[in-house]
Amino acid sequence: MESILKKKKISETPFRINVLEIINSSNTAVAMSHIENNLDKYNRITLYRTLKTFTKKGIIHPIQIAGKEIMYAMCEDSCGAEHQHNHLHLECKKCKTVSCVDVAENMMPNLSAYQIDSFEVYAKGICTTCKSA
Amino acid sequence: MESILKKKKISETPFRINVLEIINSSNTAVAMSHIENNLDKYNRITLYRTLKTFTKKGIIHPIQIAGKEIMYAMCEDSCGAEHQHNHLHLECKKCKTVSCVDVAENMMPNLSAYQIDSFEVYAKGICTTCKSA
DNA sequence: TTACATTTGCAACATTGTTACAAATATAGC
DNA sequence: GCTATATTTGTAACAATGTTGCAAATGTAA
Repeated sequence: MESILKKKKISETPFRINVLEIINSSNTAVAMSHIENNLDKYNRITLYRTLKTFTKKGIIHPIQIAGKEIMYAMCEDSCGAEHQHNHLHLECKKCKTVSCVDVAENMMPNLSAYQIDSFEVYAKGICTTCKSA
Repeated sequence: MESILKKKKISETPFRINVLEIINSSNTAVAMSHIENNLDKYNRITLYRTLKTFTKKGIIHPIQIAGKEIMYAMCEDSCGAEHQHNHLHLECKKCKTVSCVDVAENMMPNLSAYQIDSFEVYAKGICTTCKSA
């Protein structure tokens, strides 16, 4: 975890390491409330600032589904502040988790009337884990 | 406008007709602040409740882009409370508007490891109007 | 180990969203 | 058109979410 912070050139503090561990140890997106509940030492303002900093540095990306709590997931190493992810955000209707699914380049919509540079998909369905269970 | 409210079985009040006119008269999604600024008679609480009611009745759908103000756009006539739209939400990088773009059924991602029932896409690119200008 | 830069936590505040309740308005039946 | 009933509106009060200034605490680099 510390190396990620070092790579992105921000200070390694116990709080930040703690937040990053919580997000990174989940293979699905985590809600802010989940982070709160799992922190060693919770401070609302610091958490907001930490998540904002991580987002700006391309460490995590927020997933905001209308009417639901904001969730966060790890970015690719190469990710910058622009967050051009081109992947699905899949909410599983069975386990209710939200996870990121990479989409092949040829899935990119290319309707000639438009020019689409990047996209984010919010999908509902059943995730791999639930499907193979 | 009145007929839409009648069809969805909710009372026709001047406020609701006003809100619906504002949303319906735009061919792009409208921000809540835009509605506020164009109402004959603005009341914050009533507007929240009205937008909530319209969303629940399948008249409009919210478009929430991480970190940005919630926007609203008209639903198809057939739309219910579930809002299974299967269309793109395209934010134009030139004119900054957000519009709904229908996507052909064969565009539906069908990765065998998953089961995707419905999806919403938030895309960045250039809209028809800007592209043909 | 020291000096400097950054982060943290507190307080205070701004914004956004919700609820209870009485007054106002819309709707349906006569 | 008028009346009774149901629904909606606006006020107030509050809850939740997000932001900023500043001093103390901590991290980083020399």
